[in-house]
Amino acid sequence: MGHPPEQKQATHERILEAAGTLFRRQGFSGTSVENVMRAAGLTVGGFYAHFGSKQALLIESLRRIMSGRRIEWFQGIEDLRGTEWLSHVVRRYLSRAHRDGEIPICPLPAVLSDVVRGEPPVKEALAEEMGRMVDAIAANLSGDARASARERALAAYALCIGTLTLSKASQGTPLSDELLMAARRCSVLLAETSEPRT
Amino acid sequence: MGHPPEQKQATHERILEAAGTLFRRQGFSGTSVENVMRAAGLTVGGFYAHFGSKQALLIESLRRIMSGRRIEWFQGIEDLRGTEWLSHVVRRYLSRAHRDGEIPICPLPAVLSDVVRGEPPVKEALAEEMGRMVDAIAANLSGDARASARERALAAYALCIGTLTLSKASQGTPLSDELLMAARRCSVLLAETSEPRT
DNA sequence: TGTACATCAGTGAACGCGCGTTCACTGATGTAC
DNA sequence: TGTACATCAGTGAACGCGCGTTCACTGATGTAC
Repeated sequence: MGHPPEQKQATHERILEAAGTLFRRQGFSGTSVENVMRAAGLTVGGFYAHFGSKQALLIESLRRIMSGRRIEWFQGIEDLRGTEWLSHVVRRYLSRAHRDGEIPICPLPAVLSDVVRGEPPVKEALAEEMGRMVDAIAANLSGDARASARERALAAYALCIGTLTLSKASQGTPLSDELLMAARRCSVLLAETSEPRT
Repeated sequence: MGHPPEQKQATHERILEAAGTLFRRQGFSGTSVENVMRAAGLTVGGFYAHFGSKQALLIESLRRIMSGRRIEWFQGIEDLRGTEWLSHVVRRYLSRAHRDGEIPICPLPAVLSDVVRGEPPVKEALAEEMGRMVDAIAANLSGDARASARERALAAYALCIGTLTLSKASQGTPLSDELLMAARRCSVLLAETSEPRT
């Protein structure tokens, strides 16, 4: 039956890997199918043996990147909870290194606007991955009368994405650093409860 | 000396107006110079009598929109301060109507990724307008040992932009509404101080 | 074991299209006398 | 007041280019006998 299927899967993976890097660096509309394929060591035409369209690549790429990083963000702080736990996660995410890295770890700053203008399937994929992330954050927070753990998790997530995106969008100005530092300090306010459960 | 200069300025304004609408709806890379000019009732070629490049249009457009809306967001609540004031501003900004409006009021969800990938002058223009917005927010908040008024203002701003952008990026899913509601409730946490000054 | 054949991942040229920018031009408006 | 001229905002065709997608093909790999 021709080629071994595991080789095709390896190529599929390579394309996904290349797309992930380029999307995070230049966004979706800033990346061409040809560039993705060249970065994967292939030629344009072969792309459609692996993906139905450029949009399908975005969906699969988003799922892959976001579910892959989800575990990383929370590693090594399993013994913490509440403000302390969130403070560590936020400090990890909102670092200067993360903002300045040539290949960003989080795809959202570069890709979010493309998703905003995108088709429903893309939004659904993002929402699913985002939902899992928020679940994981909420599990480490507690709530009180002012806001539930889940509400705090949603806000903390939005604060992180918003801060990093604005920080990148103002990179090179004093405001860019200010944003990172302010969000780090204020993240604690989101996790503090009047009656801590521990 | 040919045409009256005030007519040229009126045309300039019309192009800026058309660009503002299209940028907010489809972003920067999703909008072509030809579409802007057609929306302004003109033809492509005339564009370069008014703007040096498409990027120059983005810069002027961002400045115009952001400084124009800045006043609107804070109108009618001059008698409030602190948590109450912020709660009103956030409720106004993070409404379903604002998310669903066919012509968005805030350009950032559609345009942010373009700015992230953009040249320094674009980032500087955004930073300047953002700075003024943050100043205006900080003036209505107070700080304590945990975070200063300015830090709280920066975080509140990032929370708003992040939430609206993520809400739009997940429009049509339950998470989209959840994000808006959570950020509305949690914004209060950012403004609360241990020793209120009023 | 050896030969003929089928499969299909990947190639590379081509498709139609929209993009940002340039430029020779037109024609309405104002100035000079 | 009337005529000739200068200005320049706006026109519209053209430029070179990169895009997403299609498709006839090639050639390595596996199967059948």
